[in-house]
Amino acid sequence: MQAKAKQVVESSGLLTRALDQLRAVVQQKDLKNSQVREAIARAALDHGGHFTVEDLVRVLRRQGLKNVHVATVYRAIPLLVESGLIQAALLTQGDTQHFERSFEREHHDHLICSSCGALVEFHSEALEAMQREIAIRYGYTLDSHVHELRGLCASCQTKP
Amino acid sequence: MQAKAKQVVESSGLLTRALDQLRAVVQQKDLKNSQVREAIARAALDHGGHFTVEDLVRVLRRQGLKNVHVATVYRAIPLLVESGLIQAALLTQGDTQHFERSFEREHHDHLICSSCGALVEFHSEALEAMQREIAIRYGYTLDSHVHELRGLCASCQTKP
DNA sequence: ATGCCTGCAAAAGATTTGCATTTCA
DNA sequence: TGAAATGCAAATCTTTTGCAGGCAT
Repeated sequence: MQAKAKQVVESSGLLTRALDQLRAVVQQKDLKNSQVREAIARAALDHGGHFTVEDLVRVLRRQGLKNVHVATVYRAIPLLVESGLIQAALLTQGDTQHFERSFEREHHDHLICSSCGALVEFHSEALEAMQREIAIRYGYTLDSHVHELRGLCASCQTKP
Repeated sequence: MQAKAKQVVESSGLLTRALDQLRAVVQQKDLKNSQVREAIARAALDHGGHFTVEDLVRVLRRQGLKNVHVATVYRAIPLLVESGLIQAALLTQGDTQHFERSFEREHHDHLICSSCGALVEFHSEALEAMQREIAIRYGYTLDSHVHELRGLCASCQTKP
């Protein structure tokens, strides 16, 4: 039992660092720590892949936080983004905003199958360099970008 | 008067071709032509730059079509997209979907100033090639992409 | 104690849908 | 005439906001 507990703690170093980061931002902005917000952060960081606000609410409910409300999650999200824990993702995925962990994770863009939704995360330094070059050509400095490729994955190409 | 009318007709060859295209798609899908839908198409094609559904409704109202309803425009849009007259644009611009003419217009992506909204439309064949290459690397065929760069334009870099 | 945070309900904004009526082939 | 298109209202869906009470510093 004790060994297991220790193992969990050790394997969640990322989570610890992320929460530290969040607390630092909270302090720096003269806000207050809160159990609920940290639970939201944990749920977001634990979640592999992409998630919506509703997804997080579901997870939190399942964890016993029966009264967590979407409004609270919506209010927490900007701070989690600002703290570098998560970022927006998948902008062509319908109305609902999706997010993904960004903390201790290298930048990537998405390649999505329009038929089955299969998702590839890719990173190309050459491509990023080209983006910067284009920005410079027009006198811009680059903050961020949205880059999403859509097409058919290998297996969907064989089917209709 | 007669000269002016003639000039208008001649300068709107694009519009004529676009409506022909629309009618072809309408026919092919066993739909029916309609005054209102063509007025919507005209308004969309006339509109330089990016527009929303509400924008089109405003234009049409100003043209005397007082009863044109947003629902009608929303229903027309997918067909205009399918017909290649317009396409979605500016995905990071808040909640409201924006569109732009795509008919007889070469593909381009956007570079936007996050401070003042200044917009550059750029096209880079090298960049497009790189996208295709990435898709191939993962066994995908590419249908479309979203590519939007955000940063500060030259004049906003000097101000705070 | 003071002020942020939360839950809840209600509001807001964009888009969609149901239905009766009109328009088109 | 019959199917598609339209106008209008109501419904949906996501996200935001106002408020009263709860929690942290």
